[in-house]
Order: sequence, then structure tokens, then C-alpha cells
Amino acid sequence: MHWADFRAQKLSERGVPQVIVSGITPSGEFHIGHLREILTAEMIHRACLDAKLESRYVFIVDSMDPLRRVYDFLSRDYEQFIGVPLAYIPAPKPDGTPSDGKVSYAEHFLDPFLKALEEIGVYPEIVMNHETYENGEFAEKIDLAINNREEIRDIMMSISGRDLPEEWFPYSPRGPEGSMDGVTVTSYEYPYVYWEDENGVSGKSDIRKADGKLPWRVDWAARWIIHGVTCEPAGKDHGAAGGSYDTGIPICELLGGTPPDKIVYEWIQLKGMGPMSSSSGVTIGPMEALSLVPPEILRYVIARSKIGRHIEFDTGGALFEMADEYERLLTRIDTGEITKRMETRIKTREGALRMSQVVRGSDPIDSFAGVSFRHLAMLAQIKSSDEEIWESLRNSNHISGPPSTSIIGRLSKMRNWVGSEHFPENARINIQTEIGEGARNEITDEQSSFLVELSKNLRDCEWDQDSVSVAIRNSIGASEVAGKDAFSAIYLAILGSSHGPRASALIVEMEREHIVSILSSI
RNA sequence: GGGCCUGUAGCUUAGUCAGGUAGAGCACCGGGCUUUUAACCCGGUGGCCGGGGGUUCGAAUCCCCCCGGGCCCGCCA
Repeated sequence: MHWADFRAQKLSERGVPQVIVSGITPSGEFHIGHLREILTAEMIHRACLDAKLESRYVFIVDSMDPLRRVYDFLSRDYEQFIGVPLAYIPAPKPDGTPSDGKVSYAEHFLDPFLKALEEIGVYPEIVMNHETYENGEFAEKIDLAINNREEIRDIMMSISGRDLPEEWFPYSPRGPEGSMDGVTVTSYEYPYVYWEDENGVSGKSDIRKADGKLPWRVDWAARWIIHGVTCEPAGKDHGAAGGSYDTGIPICELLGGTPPDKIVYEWIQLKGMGPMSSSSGVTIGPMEALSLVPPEILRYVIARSKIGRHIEFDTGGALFEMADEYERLLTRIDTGEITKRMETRIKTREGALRMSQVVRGSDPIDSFAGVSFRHLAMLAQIKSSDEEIWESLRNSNHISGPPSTSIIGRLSKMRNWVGSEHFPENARINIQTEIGEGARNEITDEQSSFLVELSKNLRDCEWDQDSVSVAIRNSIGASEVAGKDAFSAIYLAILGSSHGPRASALIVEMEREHIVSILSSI
């Protein structure tokens, strides 16, 4: 059974409508690590729907979280906004200075991420957490938390091992400048929390408005109740002993709710670079990843891995492997006796493919391209025209008739990939400007005279694949060289290696003068 | 210090929740095709499932101990 289906099965025991949630703080550029947060939850949601459970998928944006510090991509102007919720800070301009504030900091980073989500078929209900504060939905839980502040403080201290001061208060009011930093609570009388800032300025916050917020660990527990959350997979940082999951569960119960089951997922790492972090610059954005990898394959990267395994994200050579595995699974048919183990495997695999579809419920086979990434990568490099690629694929019986939507999508991503720094060098076709020293040493006299003959024939033949092919054959006929060695010679001269894609296709994509000059320079 | 995840073929791994004779892919080797699309097709080598103990008729799977690897514990997915 696929992990998402397994989770759905567990959730069904609750017997209530499912509310599957993701929560992310929009403090900077989103990266593909966030995609695991989103997709883990969204796949469980889909599995619930597939199991005929009533289910909603909600993305809670932590727009009420304060700016913690001035990140590297921000100008010093942001100093003044430290401690202010991200929803009430102006978005940074490209140079890092604050904009006019028409778009908030939170929205600025959120919007492109949501567009990327659409591309992978994720359409969450969006809840901006600051709005939940603004419209008073938190008020009852804030009041309850304040009235139980001793108990909550005990839970926090005993479970997390943190030492909280005697005067710790489960509500952080915003001071005169809108920041929560340096503001001390003096008293509480519903619905007002009275406070004083470092300069002795005092005021009051209405807990029915966004005049302040619950501290993270209490906020999390409270929102579970407010939104009826039944499932919220969280990153492993929250899952550590004494982490926010461990404190959230008893606090949620104290506030009168039923917490979701603890589900903790491992992080995505970039190949060879450790965990991703916006601040260390180790990051690939979802948009960038999506420009290189077809959406169903990106989903598959998440779907194929168990929640507890870390994922090594690699837009280099491993992507060939990943894409080919996906294609293989689509057409795989198991024969012979189906043992219980095999059945489990098959179910898991089918689940992964089902979860990988951009459109829920569509037949995975519709995403079948029928061409390996490696082959497509080669064609994309030697042919600038898409039409010629389809023609080539028809000739090689990879496709028949017009290209499918799926394969058109694959090719467009492939072209981006080939053009990017991530494309593996050993898969790159490098056309030589002159014959390399190594190649020159490998070329025999027979091959050499063949190449000279070929250069003559290419000088005045028609410049299409058939004519070039005829020119090659004629040159072989006019030389002493064996057919196999003739082609090796062509590849050595043009690419510097003894193998390559169909020679005529390769040559016809080159400038006549260029190829002729290379060949005659032997 | 506390805790989580993880260890299965050279590499990446499925199978572990519901115990029943270890499955893949890559790589490698061989064959087919052969005036060649790095393609494609067929076959093969290769595992005391990290180690030890226990439960069981039966353990990769459940329990205990140990060892190795990764990671988390202000905020971060």
C-alpha cells in the first residue's frame, strides 16, 4: 500500500471530515523542500478522496509570523520591520529595499509559489493566518490560553526542556510600531491585553484583531482546533523530541481539541550539498525545478519516496534514471504467480503513479511519453526544430502520428534542461571546432581517406538527411574502410568520441562549411 | 545530553505498518540488430537483508541489545 493510502486508511478511523493541512512561513524564496511539505499533505488528501472520504486540503500561510532578522537579500531598511508580521511589511524590491507596500512581504514570496503549485496540479484552499487573527477566530483560544497560562507554561517547560520566565505570557502583543519585539504584557482583561514597550510607551491589544499573536507552539495547537485539522505532516525539525509537535499535542488537548496524528517527513537535500536553506544559498526554487522537470516526474520524486526517507534531489544525470523509471512503471506488467509480497509492491507502485498525476483521477498511462529522456536529450541537442524531432521519433517507431501532449511537454522541459547548468556534461553533445589531438591519433589511414572523400561529397550534395546519408554511403563505397569504422571516424572527428547519434541527422544540423572544414582538416 | 530516520546485490532501492521460499533499475558481462538514433530487444553474473540474541512451525519483517550513517532539538519544511 502506498504511504498516502495508508495514512488515509488511518484517518478514516477518526470518522470526521478530513482537513489536511500544510503550513509554511513565507519569509523568503520558496524552494523545492517546501514542495515536500505541500505534496506530502496533498497526496494524503488525494488518497482520502480516492478512499471516498470527505476531505479538504488547506494551505495555511504563516503570514502572521514576524520578520526574525534582516536576511541577506534584504537591505538594512528592513531593520525597522523586525518583529512585525510578514503580512504587514512591504515586499522587497529586486535590490532588497522596501517597495511601496501595495504587495505585502508575505504575498510577494507566496504568489510565485502558488503559480508553481498550479503547474503540478495542487489547488489548496489558502488561509492567510493573519486574517484568522483579524477576523477574531483566534479570540476564544487566546482567551483560553491566557486563562491557562500556568498549565501551558508547565507543558512547554517540561516537554521542551526550555526555561520560561515566571512572567511568560502566551500572547505577544504588537507595540506602537507594529512589532512584537520588546513589548511586555502588563495585564489582561478580555478582550484587551495591556502592554508597555521598551520606551515606556503603553497600550492595549484587542485579541479579536491582529493586534498580536500566540507564540508559535500555542498558535499551532490553536489552529488545529479552529480549522478542525485532522492531519498536518511536519518537517523533522518539528518532530524532534520536545519539538513543537510534542508540545502542540497536549496544548491542543488543554484547549479542548483533538490533535492530529504526529506525521514527520524527512527533508530534501540537493545532491551533495546537504539540507537546503535559503540563507546559505543552497536552494533550487520550485519554478526552476519545474522548468527542468516535467510536473508528473517532480510529483513522482516525492510520491516514490517513503515519508521518512530523505530525498536526494538531483537535476543532473539522476534525472534520466528517474524519468526512465517512471516510464517503465507505466507499462510494467507482472506475469507469473502473484505472491502477497509482489502484490504489496504492485499496489505501492500503482499508488505512487496515481499520486504523480497532475490531474487527479487521470489515467497514469496518459502521461506516457514513450521515449527515454536520454534519447530525447540527444534529439533536443541535434535538432533545433520540434517538427523534425517528431519526424525522427516516427521514423524510429517511438511514436506514431502527431506527438502527444505528454511528449510535447517533455521536450519543452528537455530543451530548458539542456540549456541549463544542471544538464550533465557527459550527456552533452559537443561539436568540435577542430579535430582533437586524441581523436587524430585514433583515426587510421583508411578512416582518414574516407573522411577526405566524405568532405568532398558533402561539399555539393543537397542538405537534407537523406542526401547526406547517401553521401556517407557513397564515400564508404569509394574508400577502403569498413562501414562500422567509417561511422566511428565521423564521430571521432565531429564529437571526439567513437559513438554518437545517427550521423546524417547530426551532420544536417551543422553548417555545411563547418563540417566540411573539420573533415578536410584531417 | 534528548530524540527521529536509516543500514537489503558495486550503486540507487522495493518489500518492514497486516511474519510465509529476497524483487527491481543502473552498472557490468553475453547475445540479437549491424552501411550505427548514446536507440531498441533478449539473457546472465551478483544478496548469510549491518551484527548478536529472543519470540515463532517459519523473521529482512515482531521484541531486546550493540555497531555504522544521516539529521533535528531559538526560527527554518
